[in-house]
Amino acid sequence: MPELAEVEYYRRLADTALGREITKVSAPDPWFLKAGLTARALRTAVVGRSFTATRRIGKLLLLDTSGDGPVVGLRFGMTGVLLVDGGRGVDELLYSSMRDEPAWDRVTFHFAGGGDLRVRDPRRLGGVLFDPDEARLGVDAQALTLADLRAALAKSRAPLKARLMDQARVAGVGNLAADELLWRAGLDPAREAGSLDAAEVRKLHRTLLRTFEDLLSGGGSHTGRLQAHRVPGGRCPRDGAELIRRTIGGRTTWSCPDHQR
DNA sequence: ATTGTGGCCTGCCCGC
DNA sequence: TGCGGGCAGGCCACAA
Repeated sequence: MPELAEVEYYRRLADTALGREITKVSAPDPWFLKAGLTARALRTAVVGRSFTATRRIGKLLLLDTSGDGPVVGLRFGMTGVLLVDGGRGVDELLYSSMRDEPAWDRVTFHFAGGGDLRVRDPRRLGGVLFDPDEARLGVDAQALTLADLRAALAKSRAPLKARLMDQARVAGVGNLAADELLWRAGLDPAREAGSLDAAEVRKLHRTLLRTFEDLLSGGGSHTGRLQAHRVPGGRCPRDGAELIRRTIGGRTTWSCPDHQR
């Protein structure tokens, strides 16, 4: 599913759509337009403008528009794909279909000259929003400092994994990345977030930055070393112990009972 | 405020 | 071969 790495690929792809005049907008699915946005309002606000910059905070892709136009926020849920001029932002997306099915195009910005930028989302868990409240999101995981992480975990009695996935604290950590980085850091996802000592927080911080670097350079969230083993009967690639499956923070969680403490 | 739970969405996979 | 049930998880509403 699109986590930080995939949305970063989408952002880079969206860069190729900058500076092109938007001539038409197709938004056939009202459900996909969030926070009261309508197809009419979307059209009125962006037709005649162009995208001027792409930004990303966690899993939220932000497209600035020219003049005094709105910031267009794109969310991809777990199955959303970005396409520009028919080309995809990613080649593989776990849990989503890669079928070429135009009926799944939930919003399309058509450009002068014939190209377009579209969000294709079979499951409709993503969405489009105007001027999203960027302050609601925590620091992007890729830019997270040790002090940020310390502050995000301090005094919390919530499970470590749930805290890491709280987008208001740290933006961009999804379920797969959370399992991967806690496995690498040797930390039990169910630990109380506030129970980590200083050395553990430092290690988690180093591991977090390194993990996102690896997932990004490796080609996406599905390229983690734990990924292939997150299945019934799967064994820890580090020590061979049978992985355990739990629900933590409402999410399916795989971890090693031996080295994750 | 913090933490936990349930529901939304629907393609896909499994077992019968 | 078709069918039905369960599953996946990002996000949000809501409860305690």
